[in-house]
Amino acid sequence: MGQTKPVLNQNSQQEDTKNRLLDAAEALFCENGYDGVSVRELTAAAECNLAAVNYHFGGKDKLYAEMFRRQFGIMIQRNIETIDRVMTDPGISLEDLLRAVMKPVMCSVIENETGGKVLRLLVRAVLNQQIDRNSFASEMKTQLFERLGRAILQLVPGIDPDKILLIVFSIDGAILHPFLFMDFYQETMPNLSIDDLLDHMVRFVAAGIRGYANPNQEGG
Amino acid sequence: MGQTKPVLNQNSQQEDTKNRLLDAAEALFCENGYDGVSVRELTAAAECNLAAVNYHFGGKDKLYAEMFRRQFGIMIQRNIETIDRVMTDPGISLEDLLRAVMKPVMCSVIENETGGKVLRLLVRAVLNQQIDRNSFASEMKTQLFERLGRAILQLVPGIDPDKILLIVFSIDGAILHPFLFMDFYQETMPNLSIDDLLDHMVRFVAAGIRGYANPNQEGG
DNA sequence: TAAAAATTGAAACAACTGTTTCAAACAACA
DNA sequence: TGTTGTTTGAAACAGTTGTTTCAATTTTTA
Repeated sequence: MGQTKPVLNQNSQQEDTKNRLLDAAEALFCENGYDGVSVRELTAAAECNLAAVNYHFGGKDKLYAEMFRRQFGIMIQRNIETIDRVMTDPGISLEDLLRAVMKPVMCSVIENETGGKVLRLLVRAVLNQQIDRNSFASEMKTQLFERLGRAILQLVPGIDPDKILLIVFSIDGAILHPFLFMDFYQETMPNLSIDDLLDHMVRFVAAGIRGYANPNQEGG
Repeated sequence: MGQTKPVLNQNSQQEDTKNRLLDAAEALFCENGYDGVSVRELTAAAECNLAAVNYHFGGKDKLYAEMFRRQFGIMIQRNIETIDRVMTDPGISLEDLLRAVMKPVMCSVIENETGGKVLRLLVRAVLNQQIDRNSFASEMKTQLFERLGRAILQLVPGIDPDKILLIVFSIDGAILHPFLFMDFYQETMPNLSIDDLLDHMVRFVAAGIRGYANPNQEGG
């Protein structure tokens, strides 16, 4: 308990290797996928020994999952905070809420942020059944969906609460599509700006929601 | 050229092994992914020799691609025919078109059809960058998108043609989300029927499109 | 400083990978 | 029926995989 002693030395040293491995995992897995990266590549990038992955994480798969837990937790938390913050403003519109939720996600992929890349990899991992159902990802996402659903019910009167989950899923779909296939978007629409895209997304989804609130607008 | 000779014997014999391999590929790859299936498992399931994959297809990756080409071609063709058929009816509505396009896709996943499973795997493969951009898949999809865009412009007057691609992408997103995450849908909404889901999708997307046609419905 | 614990390093392990080889079996054709 | 070309079979190849081992080192505790 000496006062001058830099007590963090031990922890920072061991945490350093773990974090270097997590950083390497983010960079390499996002680029080449789980099977496209070997433990040897990971440890080389992290400048540590081959055995470190098993020593610190207990295996390649555990490191993979830990990488998701770290990044996904941050992103969901940010999303929830965004909704809470926006909803304190009494004069807020549905469009404002949608844009606030959509913008950071779109920006993360346009600007090639780590969070965006990991989230994209997470979707791949879910589809590839590499991370199990009912895991942290599912729980976190459910929590976010509930929060978003409540906000929409609050902003748009006349929506059947029984349908709110479907609506939130559709919003998720509207976000996920450009998020996952941004390359394709930019390839087929080279002049598309991020604001143009957001304008479209907000407009399309808002109309979809509002159409739900006012049932008889046009006969199907 | 004897009249009674069954001349197809040779061809059917060799095509048989190829088809057995393609069938095994569909079953196994869809279940476990590309890296999750070894050539030995494939040839065991197809009841042929280990070398057959390389002999008939030129490698594991070529078999993988060939499997997609066979199924995806069929599905896109069906989709295009559906649009063409529906659009010959002069009294058709936007909702009818959307439902006609969406229904077979949703049914394919609900009823666990091979086509649906392969299409789902194709999305995974695209995200995993296992099949190259500008391949058959991209061309086919572009063709379908153009057809769908023209149909919508025809059915809904007042849409800016410059925005039609974005709208079609959003429709694709609305379809892809339940298509990819049907497990999650059914888990969180156990009572959801296929018709309820289709009703929602059609309603949500149609409202999104119509909102585009009538810009000033609510101040954003 | 001495003992104990945590971490690293280099090597080996055991299993599996996709592909190639080449002789044997098969088909079709003359 | 003999010849030719195609398809199969069993084995081997060359390489990579994730993980383990255990001694050497470093760090922490007493």
